[in-house]
Amino acid sequence: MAFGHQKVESRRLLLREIAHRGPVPRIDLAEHTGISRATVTSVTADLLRGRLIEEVPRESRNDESARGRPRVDLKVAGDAHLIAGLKVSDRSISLVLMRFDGTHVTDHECAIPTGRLTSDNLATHIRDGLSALAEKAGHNRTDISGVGVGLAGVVDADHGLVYWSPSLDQRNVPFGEVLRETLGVAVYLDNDANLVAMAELTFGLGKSHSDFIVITIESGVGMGMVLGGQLYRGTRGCGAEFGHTKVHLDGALCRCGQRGCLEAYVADYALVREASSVGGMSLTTPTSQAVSTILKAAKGGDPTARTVVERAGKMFAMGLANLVNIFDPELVILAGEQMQFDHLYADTVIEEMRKSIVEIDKPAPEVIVHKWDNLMWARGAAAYALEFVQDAAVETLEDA
Amino acid sequence: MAFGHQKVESRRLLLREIAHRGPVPRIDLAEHTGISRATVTSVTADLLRGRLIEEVPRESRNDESARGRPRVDLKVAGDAHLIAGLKVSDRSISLVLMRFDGTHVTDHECAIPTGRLTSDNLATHIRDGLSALAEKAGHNRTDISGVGVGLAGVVDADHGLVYWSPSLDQRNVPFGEVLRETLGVAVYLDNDANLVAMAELTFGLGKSHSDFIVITIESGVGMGMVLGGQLYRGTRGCGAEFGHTKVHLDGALCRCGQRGCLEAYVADYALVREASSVGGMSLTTPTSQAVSTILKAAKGGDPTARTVVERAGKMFAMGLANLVNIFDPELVILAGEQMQFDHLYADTVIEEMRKSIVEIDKPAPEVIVHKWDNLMWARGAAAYALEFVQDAAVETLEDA
DNA sequence: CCAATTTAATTTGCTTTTCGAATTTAAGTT
DNA sequence: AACTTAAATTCGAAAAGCAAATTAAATTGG
Repeated sequence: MAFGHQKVESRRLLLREIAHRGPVPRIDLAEHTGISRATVTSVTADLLRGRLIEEVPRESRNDESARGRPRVDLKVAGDAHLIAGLKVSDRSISLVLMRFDGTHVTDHECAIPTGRLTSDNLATHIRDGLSALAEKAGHNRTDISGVGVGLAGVVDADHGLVYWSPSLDQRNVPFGEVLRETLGVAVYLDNDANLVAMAELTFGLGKSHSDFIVITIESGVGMGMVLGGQLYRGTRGCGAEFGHTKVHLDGALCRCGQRGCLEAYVADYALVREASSVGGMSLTTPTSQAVSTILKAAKGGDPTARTVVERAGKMFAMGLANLVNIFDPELVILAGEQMQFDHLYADTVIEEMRKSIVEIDKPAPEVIVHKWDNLMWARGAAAYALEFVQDAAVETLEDA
Repeated sequence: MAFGHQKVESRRLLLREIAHRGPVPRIDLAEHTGISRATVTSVTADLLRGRLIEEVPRESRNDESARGRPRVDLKVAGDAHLIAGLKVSDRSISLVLMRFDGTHVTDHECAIPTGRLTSDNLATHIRDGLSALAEKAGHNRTDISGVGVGLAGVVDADHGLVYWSPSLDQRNVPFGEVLRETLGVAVYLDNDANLVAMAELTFGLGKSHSDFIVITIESGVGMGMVLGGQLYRGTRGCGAEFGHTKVHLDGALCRCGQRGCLEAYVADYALVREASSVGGMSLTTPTSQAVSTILKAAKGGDPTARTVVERAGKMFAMGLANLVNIFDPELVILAGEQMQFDHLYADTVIEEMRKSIVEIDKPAPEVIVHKWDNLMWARGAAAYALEFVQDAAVETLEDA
């Protein structure tokens, strides 16, 4: 907690503020950070000299009088660094390349063998994907200042340690280190659920909120928490296991081996399992198609399908209510790509949740459904890496 | 976020550090805070001048060589301020008076009418209790620098607002203000569950841990969270409602009006209700006695009693596992006074919990049972007030 | 069109705060 | 008594930030 890095500290603070607020004039920076105008001028001068930020002409805004010396907006200099983000999934790796200001450069997707891989093998695939990504934009892999990597499973982000992942054939792999060596670039590893929260924080609703929960439903149920404007990770790097929260004593069997997990009621495989076991529905198609079949049947009035879907919704509402009771967030974001799960997001579910939280004479937290494209994960990973690259850039900025 | 309060900031930081670490030599302060030795000398000189801290002779310790100039320990000056803490319960108010260094001065208990009171009425009772407390120690009520007040119910501590409490006859009472006016002393209001966490943080295991959860089981089930060395409150001031976490869809009726709350399975009234409704046990005695009857019967092998107690334990384990899955704390503290609930704390319950959390190759969080005396609440309230008094003392410290 | 006005940004000079290095202090050791 | 060790203090210098004054760039009004 050393003092004595004050200069670096104020540079970091202002760079973050500029990154967070987009183009912003100096006077607003002074206002929001509490730093005096004089200091803002001198610190931003340093950042400008280091080409981390740049002045941009201000388009006239109607909400302020146009008298007086016009404000000059500052923004992060896009060309200062390249940042990559990628997400390893079942059978492919999706990657994005972005500039230092978070703008999109290009993206890429490459197939990998399904099933568990050795860490070296996966690292090689990632390296090749990254090279292809860089090449697409006319760059070299080593031009990249930082790479964020998202992995399903249980990951200790601070130590780059993968406790367990469906993508790796071993437990407790120091995959961060492995990647660092294979890629020759700074690597920041994280759990994929946290990445969605990170994407939301950096590019989404984090612009206006500082305490929220992000729930994702894909094949599993994931969660990320933002408390006080930053991602919360547990002490062992494996918090936020919302999907394995228990909603029923000795309940349905989950693929994690335990019983009664929320995931065992609302995930795709759970819906299919239920619907077919009860009979009445024959589901031999792949999971994702089977889910739509069930949802359609439920809407069409099929009683079996309805029971299954309704119960999933109720369980989901219950889990959500528990979260709200414990955290009291200002906002809950339901984020996802596959809106085949929109039965869970239905207003009735949200209403059910509201009825299950402790009632006080203050409005319940807002619930927002946010649909993302399939690059969301990779962008979140890049956003995660971006923070580190920002900090590193500020630290290596030499004095005048 | 203003800079420009650096002096106050470093004074505050060092005072906190001294309070937290007990008697500590300057060189350790420099080490732990990252502030240079020179600055530590000058800032602690200010604190000494303001009589907020004092030097104490150091008893020789074996773990370090005795060569060189001996270290001089610093500790918080007990006589600098008086702080009171109190907890309003069903039929009484319990109060403690402590010095600025957290040492005990005296305590007091006074009866109040049972049932809901008007805020003015309750405030008057608190005033009288506080006067009696001060008198016991040969002081005047107005000698007290700050009073922490704990209330059951839903409380927004930051605004001194009571959304709802079993002690008050109205909802949404700005009870902090009311007390402030009635007592003529700075008042800091909080939810009683948070106070236990506060007591633990200040006087208990918080000395060695910075991320933990405290669960209390009395008549209800309460919870406090310490994240990053400080109490976490939700955004509406009503987080941590662990007792009303849902553990069963459409389950047992809770006194909050909803169904399936954890409390509806593990609280005293829930045990009694179950045991008598199933029949086989006639329980006409008051709740607390009835509970011991049930527990004894369960131990004696009575099947009805056993079912009831076992289910309570399972539900509790499930709720606990959910907390751990979500937060991943380093420590879970089960704190309480009435060890009549020790069936919930039993090793088998904790074992059950361990089996229900996500398994990784890292030890599960420690679970510690911590028995407190009945002044725990009041001491927590005082600890809460103490932080404010410390800050105020630092802020009003004039320069040399 | 130019002076007055308005607002933003910068410069200047000063204060506050902190630190590093040297020094002093208080012990033990030889 | 001289030397060693380690903590605490002193002192001068440097860093960082701020307030006030100044400069800059626009609009408005006469």
